[in-house]
Amino acid sequence: MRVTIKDIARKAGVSAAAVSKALNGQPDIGEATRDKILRISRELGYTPNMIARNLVKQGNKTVGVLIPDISTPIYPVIYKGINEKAMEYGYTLLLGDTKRDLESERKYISIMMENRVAGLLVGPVGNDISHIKEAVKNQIPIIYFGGKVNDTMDDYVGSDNYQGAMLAAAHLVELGHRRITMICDDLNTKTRSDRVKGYCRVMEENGLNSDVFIDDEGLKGRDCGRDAMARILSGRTEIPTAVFALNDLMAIGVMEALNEAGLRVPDDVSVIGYDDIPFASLPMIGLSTIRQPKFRIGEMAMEQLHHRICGDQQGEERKVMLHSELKVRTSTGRI
Amino acid sequence: MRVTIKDIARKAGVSAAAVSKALNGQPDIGEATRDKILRISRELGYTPNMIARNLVKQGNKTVGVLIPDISTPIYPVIYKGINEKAMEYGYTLLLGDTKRDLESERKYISIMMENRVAGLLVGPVGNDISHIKEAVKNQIPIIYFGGKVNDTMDDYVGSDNYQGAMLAAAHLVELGHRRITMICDDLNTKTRSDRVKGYCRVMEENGLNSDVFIDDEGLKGRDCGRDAMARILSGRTEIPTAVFALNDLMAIGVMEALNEAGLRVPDDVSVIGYDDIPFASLPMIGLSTIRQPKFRIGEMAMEQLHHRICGDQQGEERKVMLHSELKVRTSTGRI
DNA sequence: TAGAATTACTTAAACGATTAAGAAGGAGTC
DNA sequence: GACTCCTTCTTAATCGTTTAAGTAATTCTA
Repeated sequence: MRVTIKDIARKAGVSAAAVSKALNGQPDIGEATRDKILRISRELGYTPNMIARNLVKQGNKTVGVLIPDISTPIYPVIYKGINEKAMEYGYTLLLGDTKRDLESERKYISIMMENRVAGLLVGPVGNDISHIKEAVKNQIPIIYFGGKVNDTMDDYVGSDNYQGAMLAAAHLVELGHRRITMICDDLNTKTRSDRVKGYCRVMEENGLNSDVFIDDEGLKGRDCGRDAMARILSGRTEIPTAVFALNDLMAIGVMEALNEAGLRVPDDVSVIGYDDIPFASLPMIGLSTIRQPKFRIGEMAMEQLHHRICGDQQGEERKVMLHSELKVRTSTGRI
Repeated sequence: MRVTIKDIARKAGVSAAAVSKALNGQPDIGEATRDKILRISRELGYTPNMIARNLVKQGNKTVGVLIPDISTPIYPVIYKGINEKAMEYGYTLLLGDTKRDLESERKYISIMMENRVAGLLVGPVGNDISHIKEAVKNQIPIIYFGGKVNDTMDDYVGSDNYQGAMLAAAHLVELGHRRITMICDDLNTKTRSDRVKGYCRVMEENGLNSDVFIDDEGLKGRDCGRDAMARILSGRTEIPTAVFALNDLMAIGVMEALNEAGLRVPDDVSVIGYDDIPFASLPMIGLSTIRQPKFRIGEMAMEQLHHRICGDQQGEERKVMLHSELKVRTSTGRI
């Protein structure tokens, strides 16, 4: 079996309590005894049992992280931010990939509670978090993060989609564009509606007409972008000079449709996306886009959770929306 | 404070032992008492404390996972495979991102040991795993996985780079190519040398000359691929008709260099990569490549670890190399 | 109907730590 | 020399659970 403090105690001819004190550097232990205990513990290859310690200490330096899908461009980077701060504060992370499945999310929440995590970092699967609140019963703090955050969540860290979309729209306006179309799949999340609102705001401020094209054929990502752009090209007499796609994947689809129609980017039509997923930076794509502070979102979520766990800033909820930045590449140009 | 079995016992007028038995569905407890206990436990919102249970049961359904960098195209998918099987077998996952840093890896190993995980799934940072073996001292099973596996690792699951490279080379040969160059950064890992060996084997079998171009200027990924291709184009009188790049990022660099030189893919030169990272499938890139069974690697690693934890197949080490598959897209064509 | 067997519990020890309280011994104080 | 005060330990309780062993009451068996 694994070596325990009792084994050390026996070999050193002292009590287990003495060993515990020596190992934890407490004062009321003689120097000779301490050295002896430390030496023996090293000889025996002792590894403290956190489980047992946490049980008596009534605290667990573990936090649970729930992520909808770790195989996306966004979440791994957020996780790295969380990981970084967790390391710094001395937390260990329990990670669950909920596969965007509510049942999985439920299951993981209960696993985390059973494992007595000190707090929860949740990238929720959907907008409704009532089942989470119900299961956690305010026993431990929760910080929500990611794209599905909304105002029913007490504490959250996300990126400011309104501000980011304004950046994108303003960039196009500044390049001289007047007919700017925004392309969406649907408007069912706060993330999406915020992006649309940011776009509309800028259009309005500049005295331009908003033109939001919603393609709700049930298509997603690239397919949706391609379909939307194709419809616009075939169905209108006057096509936009710039397109703002809801996200990078859709932007790629838009570019494909434009290519297929013999139009050139950005000479004929400028295209901007949102998210800055890895391939956006490839020279042959060169997609201008909005970059969210993913790593920072993770860091801040973990920081905030740490504060909650320590009992700081009781009560006052904190909703953090981090600013995004504009990445200009080759897919946008002067008219 | 959180509700414990003692609280339930008090309210039900029975002993804590009775509660424990009722909750675990053990036989020697009366039906009426059981129902009462179950009802009260529900009323009080009891959540079992796994920590305490594991302490007495001397077993922990938690496994530690170490990953060099979760923000890559490969590891998140492997993690999802692990996650899937872990869920199935009832394990909870402790994940650490070691940031390809040996010191981090050390730190995480010791955290995992302190947390008494039942086993370890390690995607090692480097080829040398002596520090891991030393810290773990055979106290728990370890399965290694990912790109750095080698024969010093007792159990591992990886993908067969030799076989995958043969697939790539054979594809090019089949398309009629005779002058096929393989481009590498260096040969310092088993992964790389296996890929090169697979290529050489196919060339030899077909009576062709192997031509491995090593660009060891310290460049990585796309930059390295572009540099290598540029050197080949400027330094040789006879250029290859097909290029096999060590990985997709390098392949992208190769395609860029070809474009810059006014050569067309695949009409003038065919290009094939390795890894099938997400953007390889974009139509405007259409990179032919080798796809590793990433999800399956994760699943198998977790399966194998589960068997080890259960004490099956003692002794006999198991090294698993999964086959990869060829994805033909538009970057390769007949000569 | 006495003894055995069964049922339905309770008691108490254990898991591996921490820690409050107690105790032994030596040093310091007057 | 009697008192207190440190220093350096030990004892024992505790965290929340499980479980082997014990016990009382009931039922079965011959």
